Amino acid sequence: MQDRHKAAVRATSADMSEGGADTDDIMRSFIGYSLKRAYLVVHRVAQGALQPFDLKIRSFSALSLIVGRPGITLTELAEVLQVERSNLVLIMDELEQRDLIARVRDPKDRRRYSLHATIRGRRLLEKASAATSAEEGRLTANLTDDELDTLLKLLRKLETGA
Amino acid sequence: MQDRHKAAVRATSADMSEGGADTDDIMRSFIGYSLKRAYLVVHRVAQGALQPFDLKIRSFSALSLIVGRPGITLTELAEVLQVERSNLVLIMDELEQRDLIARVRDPKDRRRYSLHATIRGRRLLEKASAATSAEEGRLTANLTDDELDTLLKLLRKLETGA
DNA sequence: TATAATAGTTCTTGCTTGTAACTAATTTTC
DNA sequence: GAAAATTAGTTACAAGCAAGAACTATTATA
Repeated sequence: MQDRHKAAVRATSADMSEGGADTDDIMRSFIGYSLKRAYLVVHRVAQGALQPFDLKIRSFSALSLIVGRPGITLTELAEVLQVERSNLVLIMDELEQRDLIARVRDPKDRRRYSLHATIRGRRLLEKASAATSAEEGRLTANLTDDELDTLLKLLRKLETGA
Repeated sequence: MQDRHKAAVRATSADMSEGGADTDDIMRSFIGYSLKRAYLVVHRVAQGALQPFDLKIRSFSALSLIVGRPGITLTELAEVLQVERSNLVLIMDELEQRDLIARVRDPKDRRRYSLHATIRGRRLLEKASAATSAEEGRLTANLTDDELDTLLKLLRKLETGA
């Protein structure tokens, strides 16, 4: 096994003369650090892309999943998105008020609502997705398609490693 | 240019019969989504690794940079870490109270403090770094060293693409 | 010398997140 | 079949974090 951190410390210490390495080189040995920074950049871009549609990333993801899996329940949605159910309620409220989704009571189990996107919801999602994809595309312009695929594959592998 | 999103929508729509694709496949075409999920996993792990040392990720990063660049000022630190100066003050307060760092007034410019880690600070950082590296190592056990290098390289490329 | 800019700080505000508790409906257990 | 436990959705609340305005002390600029 490599010892990335010790190597990074040595490199940083050797380069006290300023100018060579980045100021945050000592942190770059941690995957979490690079991951967070890349995430922040993409997050900002996605946020910007969704703003014209009055969608936050959270509500965009929710709407996407409802479109992709019509009839999903709030609890299932919360599981997939890895958020607390309680935190989804207000988001559903808003999406419903904007007539982007509908809560349909399940006759088989009257505790549940099955969630469905409206036509409006699907249309909005389509535009918002296109805009977000476009922005992400701009962001990843200096990556080849192969590199992008590799990145996604590795991220997934990392996520599953838990 | 690939159109990842449309491809993902088609795939999801075709697979309404449940069981094949993941429930969040429709979101996987967005880099931001996979990035966030991977980040959340690593974040949780790092948080857990640092808890025994009473360090949050934020204070750990700050301490690392102070160790790596002795004499750095609060404003510089804020720039590197990409946080507001005001939000760093309390963190510096705490690190100083715990005798992990010291604020040394700059005689050339008496508005500034130059930040230095104490011996205690360096010792604690060393242990905390080792623990975090170990946890990250466990998390990335199913990635080869090459894959890890590639991941870091691609993340950096992505981050810079902004 | 007056004005502007900078470093650090304080205070406030909003946002996000998690937790506990509640209602209604269903399932399990005896 | 009645009582107890569980589940879905919801509400209210509290903690933590991030962003911004405004203040003091100090330095740079005009």
